[in-house]
Amino acid sequence: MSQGQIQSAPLSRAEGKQRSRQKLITATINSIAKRGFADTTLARVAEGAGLSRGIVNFHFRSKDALFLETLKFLSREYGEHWWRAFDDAGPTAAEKLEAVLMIDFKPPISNRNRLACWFAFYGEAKSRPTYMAACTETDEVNYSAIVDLCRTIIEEGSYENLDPELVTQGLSAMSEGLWLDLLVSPNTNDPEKSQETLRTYLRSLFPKHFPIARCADA
Amino acid sequence: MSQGQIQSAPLSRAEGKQRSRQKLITATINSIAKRGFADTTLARVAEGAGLSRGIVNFHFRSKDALFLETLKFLSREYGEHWWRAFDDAGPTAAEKLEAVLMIDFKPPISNRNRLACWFAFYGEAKSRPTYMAACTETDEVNYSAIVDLCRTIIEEGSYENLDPELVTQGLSAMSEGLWLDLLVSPNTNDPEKSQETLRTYLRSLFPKHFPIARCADA
Amino acid sequence: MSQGQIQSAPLSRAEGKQRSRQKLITATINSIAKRGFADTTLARVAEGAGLSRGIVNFHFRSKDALFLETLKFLSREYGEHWWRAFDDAGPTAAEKLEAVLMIDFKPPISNRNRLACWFAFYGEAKSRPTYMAACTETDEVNYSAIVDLCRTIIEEGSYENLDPELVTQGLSAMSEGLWLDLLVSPNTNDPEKSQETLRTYLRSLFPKHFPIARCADA
Amino acid sequence: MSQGQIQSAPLSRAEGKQRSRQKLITATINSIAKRGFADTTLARVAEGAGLSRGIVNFHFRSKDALFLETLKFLSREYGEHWWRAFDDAGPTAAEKLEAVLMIDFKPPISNRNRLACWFAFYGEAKSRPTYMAACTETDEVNYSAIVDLCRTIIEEGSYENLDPELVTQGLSAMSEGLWLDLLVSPNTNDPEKSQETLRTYLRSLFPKHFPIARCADA
DNA sequence: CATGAATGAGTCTTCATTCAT
DNA sequence: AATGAATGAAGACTCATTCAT
Repeated sequence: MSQGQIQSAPLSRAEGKQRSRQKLITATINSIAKRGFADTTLARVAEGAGLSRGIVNFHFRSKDALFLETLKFLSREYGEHWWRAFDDAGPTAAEKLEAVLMIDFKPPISNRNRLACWFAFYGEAKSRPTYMAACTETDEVNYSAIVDLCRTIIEEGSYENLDPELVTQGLSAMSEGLWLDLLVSPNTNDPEKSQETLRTYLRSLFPKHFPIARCADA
Repeated sequence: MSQGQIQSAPLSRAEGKQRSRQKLITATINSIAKRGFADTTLARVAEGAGLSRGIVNFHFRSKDALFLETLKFLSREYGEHWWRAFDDAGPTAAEKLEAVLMIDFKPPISNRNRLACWFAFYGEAKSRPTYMAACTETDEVNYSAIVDLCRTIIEEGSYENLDPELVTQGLSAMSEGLWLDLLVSPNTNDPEKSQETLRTYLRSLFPKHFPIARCADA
Repeated sequence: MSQGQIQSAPLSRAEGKQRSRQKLITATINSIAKRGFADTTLARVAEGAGLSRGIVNFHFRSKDALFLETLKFLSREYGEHWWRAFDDAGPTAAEKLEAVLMIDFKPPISNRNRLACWFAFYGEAKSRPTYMAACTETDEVNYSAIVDLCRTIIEEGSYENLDPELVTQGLSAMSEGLWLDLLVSPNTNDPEKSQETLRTYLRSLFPKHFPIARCADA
Repeated sequence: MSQGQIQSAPLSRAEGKQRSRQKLITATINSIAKRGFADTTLARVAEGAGLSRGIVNFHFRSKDALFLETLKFLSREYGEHWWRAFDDAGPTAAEKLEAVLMIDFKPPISNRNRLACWFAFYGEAKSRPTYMAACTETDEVNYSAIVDLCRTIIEEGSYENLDPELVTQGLSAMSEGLWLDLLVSPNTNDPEKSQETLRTYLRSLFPKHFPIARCADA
């Protein structure tokens, strides 16, 4: 890119290899989104990546390994955006909570191909526990971070009878359900609406922290 | 049905056929849950149903048709339970709302094989719109029934700044997300907890209708 | 064939299946002989049998299973011919010994395609012990039968310093080596010559039982 | 060998190349023995030789060429040992005959990996005449040398009715058959026994030259 | 000389579907 | 109405070979 003048792409061997790998993962995401899990063949992935047929088994051991690496990529990418949102948000728990909840509906996370991918993997969850195990850890870390935020907010606001854990599960579940709505009914849903739905819940839960005026200008 | 009088065994042809069809659909659900969408083959479905190999193409036009019928069966079954819960619940909107939300976590709806099936179909949602279209209608009817219930409750309680539609989406999304939790993390989740998480939201939204004391005896 | 007038091939299902299996085994033998082990593909076997491509995995679990069944067939066939020769020969040990040694060089055993097959399997002997194990039993039975015959002959003739076991190994080894000559150098060898070579050894070993006059009319 | 004076490492280019070639041939022998002909891939050969993947096509034109060179190496090696035994043996025909027959069961010729290799090639004999042609010449020279030895011995001993050619074929065939026994049934056979079996034949054929006492001290 | 990423033809295997029984 | 042998297309995977570095 900023390679300057002389050569446009010397690329060491290792770099070239890494780049091919990533191309294949991206092509996999797109293919799963477009054709579904079952109809995603290695030939189509390779074609999508502009590479030759036999290449997948060169970079990844098997089709399954490619899928696993794809899921891990998605998981890692999600984790990075999540924590960046967490870190970049204002200092209060309420600000951080809102920030991390909202990124689910901002690019590139809310990219519809990615959503389709997530649910394709969820669809295999019961039959291939390996898949889910791959991203459980990330999930658990994020989850307990939300529990902590909720606990802080509940204490700050002296909200009664609110269990941080149940609140967190509710928020997470709602996010996932809203993703599904976005995927299944894209015509009647959009990220903005999803965020508004989520804020409705936040306002009900924590009226002192998320006052009504707040969302007028959202 | 309109079958002679006494004998239970002989079964009219139509009934025998119907019974085989249903066996195949049940076997399909179990296979999808156990092996996933991609690894569900007609041979295995037939074996699971205790029938012969070529039978599926006899009762259903194709594999795709079998899947579609399976999804329709699931959808119809869900709709029936939903409306029975609606009808059987007490007369108030709040009672009906709670009743229909809770059935998602009661048998046979919350059966894990069925959950796995739903998400297997969701996983194909983007690539095979036909599948989703098959159950959209039922969903929409239920959805607007919930909107109506919420509107009534909001009016009864004079809850301010609550949009019935957003509230409904939030509740529906949370339900679906809780299903996913049940599917993906069965060890740390159970239907009881899911219901409690849902009630936490109801109490926050409609404190007058779902007072805290209320759930003590749930 | 001699089906007569009415129908030429009713063939029950089971018969048809069995016939297809055998066609595939025969085609396998011919292909191994013609193209060697490595270049024998299922597609070519199927083509040779006049059947469709996917059929092998229907009748046999895998390519390997087909090969194993082919070897078993060869082994069984050999055993049957061997014992028939044994039983049909005159009553003396010498007559039986000569008879069983000679069948190695009579049709159908000495058929060159079959020889090629045997050595193709021997070629895989070290790397795939499974193959050889499949026909070890038959071999051992025949082998000890020869040892018995030799022991009888040695006692009858009071031949000194002859160990029946070593004699048997020598005879068996020579037979196998002669097969190899037939396979590798068909231009300078033929079954007749192989038999004569074998008789030369018999005459040297057991001159009283295999006198020189004896083979003049062979 | 004729290398400069002091430094042993640097190795001229030609020598380095030659060394790599030989490493590859050795690795090929080991791989054929271990995995069989069909499963011997260039990648595995290269790995066995501790060299890089593309190297084989650099040193040899093709896989087939590598196999051919391997067979030629085996053939040349065998010929060298054979003639050394011939030359080193005592001056009589009987001594030379025994010597050359016995080397088949002495290292490195009787090395089991090498045996496996020979039979792997024999297994391809019918389908790839090229392979066998590669070592026919050596064989023929040895063969006729044995015929000469036998003729001399027969004349010396005035053995009646013994055709030197048939005797030679019998001895050669037995040797090859004993190799096969060593390969296929290593548990019940060993080189010592093979040699004894061979000597049993020699004693029967040429009792004056190979008296019974002779082998007592073998 | 040597490396190893990339290619693409070829192989085994699976499976939906058909059809004679 | 049911069976299961047979078909043939399609897919995952392997591997000899090439070539830029």
